Amino acid sequence: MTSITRGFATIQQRDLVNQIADMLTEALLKGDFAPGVHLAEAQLARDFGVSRAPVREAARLLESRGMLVSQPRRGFFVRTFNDAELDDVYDLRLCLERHAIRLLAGKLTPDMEAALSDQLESMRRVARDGTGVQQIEEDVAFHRMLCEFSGNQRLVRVFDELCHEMRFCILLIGQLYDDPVRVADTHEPIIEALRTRDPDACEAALDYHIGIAQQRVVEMFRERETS
Amino acid sequence: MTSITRGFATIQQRDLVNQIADMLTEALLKGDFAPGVHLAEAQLARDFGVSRAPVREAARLLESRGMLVSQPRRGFFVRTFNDAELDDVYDLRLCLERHAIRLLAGKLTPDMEAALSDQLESMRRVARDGTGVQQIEEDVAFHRMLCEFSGNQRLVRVFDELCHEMRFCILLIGQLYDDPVRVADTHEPIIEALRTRDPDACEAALDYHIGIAQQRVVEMFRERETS
DNA sequence: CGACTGTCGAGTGTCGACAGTTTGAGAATT
DNA sequence: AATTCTCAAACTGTCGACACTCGACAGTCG
Repeated sequence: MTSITRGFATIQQRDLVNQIADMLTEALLKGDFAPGVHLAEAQLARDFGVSRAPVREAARLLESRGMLVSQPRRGFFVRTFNDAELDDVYDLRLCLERHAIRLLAGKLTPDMEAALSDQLESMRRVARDGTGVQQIEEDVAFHRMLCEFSGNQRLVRVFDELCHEMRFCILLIGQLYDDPVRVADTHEPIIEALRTRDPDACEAALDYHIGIAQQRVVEMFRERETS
Repeated sequence: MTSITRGFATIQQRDLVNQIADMLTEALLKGDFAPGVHLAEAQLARDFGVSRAPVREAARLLESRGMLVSQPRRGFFVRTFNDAELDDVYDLRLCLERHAIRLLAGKLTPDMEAALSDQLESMRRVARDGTGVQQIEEDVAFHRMLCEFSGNQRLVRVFDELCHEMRFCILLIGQLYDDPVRVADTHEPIIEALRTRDPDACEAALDYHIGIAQQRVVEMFRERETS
């Protein structure tokens, strides 16, 4: 458990694996590695100034999150997406959130409602003067809250996994929101529907919202792919 | 990377990690390790006659499947379940399969219908003269087929993860089906509903079926827990 | 000219070792 | 007797090294 200084970052005590995983994730989301490219363990280990063991474990972690894939005896590669896979991810996300919001509709407390409103407010704030990454994070946080408040922790875990993949796709596309304020506003109807406590109304509001998001992402993804 | 033994038969091309993971899985499902118990890497490595490295990786794999949990600097422990977690798993499973069967209702082909019927037949066969484990596997295979035929591969992946956890719970309970033939028969209405191609009818049939299964598992789990 | 074979470098799979941490039992103290 | 302290054993995190495999390239033979 040595402390290593290399370049900018000072890696210390806390589990190397998680730190490496975080750094790799960041690098992937920044687009430092092209999709499909091979990640050599030894090279990464040199870059991070550590041995191959923690790099391997970090890579396995990212593999379980669907950001890397591995082939026996060949190592790790940056995950690639195609249209169908992206569709699957959004379809599954819709499935989860629908279920979550229906559960939530039956148990919404004033606290939850307030938390969601607060989150919407944060979203509007960064929509005005935040970075693209911040906007996405606030957006994700709102939807994650829906899942959390549903009460099903297992569902939240799957949602988180999907989020990793969605972020990956989205930042692979580049700029997403041309009008972030308007995007933030489209979350308002969801909160309103929840206030009615009517599961069907909630589902409809959610469907509409996610439908737009999906359409936009898939469309931009296709454009990028054919270029 | 060892042993190319025994003529042509066993070329151990597959790496140690997967083999160890399989063996560990089997041991866990056989109940060789009590829930919550600590798994020492070095001990396992000695037992398997390998070094700690592949054992660690296998353990990480099982962790990502939800069968083990890890604590920093303390190692791996056999996953424990409580009522709430079991409820969450079944709730999520229902959510996935509902979605899958609705998708499937709109695209069912004769081939798919035949495959499902065949699977039901297998289920009935092992219900008469198969082991408990076989019965569970055939049952799972039927439901997995529903997910596969939905066309969403990502959904299948999550379903598989959930299955690992359900198997774990079920075999932790012990005997599950008191009348396996009757259990197999309860899948018939699902196929019939699919034939009508009506999503609502399909969902209803599925809800009924899974509801019974869940009720039974949860009930037995609670009994066992209080004993 | 094309197909096959041998060789070489790069990279993964696995191992044994070391260092720091956690745990639990027993000694020491209140 | 209960509690705290001490310390050694057991264990995890990390490292560097070696063996084996895969793919590329060049040379050989038809």
